[in-house]
Amino acid sequence: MADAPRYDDSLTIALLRARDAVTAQFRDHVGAAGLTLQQWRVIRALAGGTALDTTTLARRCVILAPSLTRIVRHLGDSGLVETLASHDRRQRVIRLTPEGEALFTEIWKVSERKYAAIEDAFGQDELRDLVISLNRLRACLEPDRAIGNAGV
Amino acid sequence: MADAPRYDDSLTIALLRARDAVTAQFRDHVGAAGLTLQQWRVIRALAGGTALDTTTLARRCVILAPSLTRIVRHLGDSGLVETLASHDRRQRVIRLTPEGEALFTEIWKVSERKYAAIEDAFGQDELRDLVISLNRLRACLEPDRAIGNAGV
DNA sequence: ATCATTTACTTAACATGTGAATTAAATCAC
DNA sequence: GTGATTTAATTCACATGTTAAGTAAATGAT
Repeated sequence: MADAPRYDDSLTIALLRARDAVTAQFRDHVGAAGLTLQQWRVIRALAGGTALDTTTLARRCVILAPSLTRIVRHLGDSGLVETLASHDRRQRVIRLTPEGEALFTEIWKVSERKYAAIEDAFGQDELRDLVISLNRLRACLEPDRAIGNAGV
Repeated sequence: MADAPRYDDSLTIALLRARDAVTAQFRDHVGAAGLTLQQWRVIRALAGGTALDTTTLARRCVILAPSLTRIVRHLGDSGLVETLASHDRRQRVIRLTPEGEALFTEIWKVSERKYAAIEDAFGQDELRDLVISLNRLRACLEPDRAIGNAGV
């Protein structure tokens, strides 16, 4: 059906579909552990004793501040994260509790295998090139933000 | 900065960031017209008199059925879409009203320019390759769904 | 030191994402 | 043809996305 009017934003649609396909690989086992994928991104960013303020955490996880406020509240209620004092008293510094670290380790084992499976299916080199290409796309469209500044 | 613990789902993050960067290019002018980007995807899929049932529309727009129900209700309340009868009385067939077509045309003019700007900034060939790569990624991860079946 | 400005975060309001349950209609088995 | 099953769409409940407004604390100018 090449006659259908091509989506001019096929880039948008391709990004959406690719993201759906990738996240689908992780949703089952993360969900089985009682977490959403967003909550998992936060846990993951804090793994290994990393303590981050809300703004940095939001940027690394690609989650907007209002969403992160709710997510951190949920994770705090579940005993997976805790808040530390900061000398800048406007900031909240978040880190994992021992329970959070334990849950991370458990989920991480499976995620590693899933990611390896993606590499196998798609090709390790091709995957690396794809990520580079995606980051370059972002750099082209956000000339203000330096590439390295997110540290991710 | 190879010392930071690499995000093993850097693919996920890269997809998220790239998508954010791309959608940011369109959000302003679509929002100025009173539409969300999801509503715009629906309008766009129906442009040119195309009438689609909900299931097909959901698949083309990459929107889940419950969300599409609400979106179509909103667009219907705004007089931008209308529902047609189908011989299969379970289905709802949706199409644009003249107002919807007019709004599409107006927004589309700007979107075309924005998309051309992305092509200029990133490179037309590279963009084509990126979309191909994204679609291949999806195909690798969703071996059940044939590539062509969505027609998009 | 005082006040305007900026920054970090939260809250509010509404739209969408997501999975499970529900309803209505078509299809299948017999 | 009747009942079980499948399919299309909706509703429900909760989580997140998104923008705008609000709050508290740090910063800057004087």
